[in-house]
Amino acid sequence: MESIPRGNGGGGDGFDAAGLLDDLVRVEVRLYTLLDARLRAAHAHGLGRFDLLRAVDAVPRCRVSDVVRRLGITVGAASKGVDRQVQDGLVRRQANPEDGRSSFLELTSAGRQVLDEMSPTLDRETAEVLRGTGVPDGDLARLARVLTAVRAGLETGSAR
Amino acid sequence: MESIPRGNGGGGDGFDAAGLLDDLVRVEVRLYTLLDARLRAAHAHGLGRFDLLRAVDAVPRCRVSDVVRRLGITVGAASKGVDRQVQDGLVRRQANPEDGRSSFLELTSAGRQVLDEMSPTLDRETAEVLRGTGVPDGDLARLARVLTAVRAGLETGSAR
DNA sequence: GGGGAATAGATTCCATGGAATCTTGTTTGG
DNA sequence: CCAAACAAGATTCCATGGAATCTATTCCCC
Repeated sequence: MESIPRGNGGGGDGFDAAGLLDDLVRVEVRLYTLLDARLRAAHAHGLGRFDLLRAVDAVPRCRVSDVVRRLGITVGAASKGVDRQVQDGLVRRQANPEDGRSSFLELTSAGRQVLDEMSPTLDRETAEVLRGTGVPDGDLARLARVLTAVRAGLETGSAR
Repeated sequence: MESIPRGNGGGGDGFDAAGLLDDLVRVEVRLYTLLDARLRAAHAHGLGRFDLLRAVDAVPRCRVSDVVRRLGITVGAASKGVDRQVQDGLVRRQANPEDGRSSFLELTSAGRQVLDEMSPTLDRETAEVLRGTGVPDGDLARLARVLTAVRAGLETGSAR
């Protein structure tokens, strides 16, 4: 496995931004693909469905725009994603009495059951895959802390 | 911005694997979307094109399967991605004299020019977005180091 | 309170990726 | 050498996401 040469266009500010982005994207792609496959093997749905179910569950009177904020996707994608879950009987649209343009989203009992079944699988499989990388737990914990901060920075900054 | 409650299904092994995955995916989605848009605004192509061009450039006698390994996508996706670049005149397929099933991929001069033009933009924009998160450079450098290790672990392990 | 701006989200069109299948070429065991 | 297994990648079909557009509702302000 050859090493990948990288430039540093930032002007010597101490880290290679594009290299970080590349590693981040590759790690995410591989992790996502792998865990999505394992989730599909164990249940009827993949990571995309899981994320949306979790978003709906996490926000009390959840609207489509809350899903957008949570997942960082566009309104159209969120709307269609909700549609699919409704088709599958996992989510229900409840009329919003205060605003006729939006609905409240809630899990059906089937949706809750799927979410509750998938959660431990995802926890277990993710931990196993990460352990399989050979990276020590301490480093992963550090990674997690910084990622949480970066996430917060990206979500509050709302950079365009 | 409310905090997101998380379980810990791993049995107390020191870090929340599913939470790490969630942060990783959200950060990647937001970064990718943002930088893809900025790249498209500055040039005619986005991050997907850039990644493929870079893969072709990085591997001497690059075949489709090398692209697959580099980017962590499937053969079909890589094949189609190469097709698109060929359509755009950025990549050329050169017959492989040693194996009639595959071709060698190389950048055209237009491809090289696009790659060379996009690289500094991506470096600069990525650095700017990351700086905008308010996370200190030292933490980002740590993040980068661990991510590189995780990437290596995922790529060598080749977990299914 | 009526009309125009803003908002929520649904819809359409297009780009991309995965899984499965198909084709072509290569390798290998007899 | 040949047939069967295998390998590389191209193709097809389907799922998903973004951008733009469209519709319905609410807000605002005169």
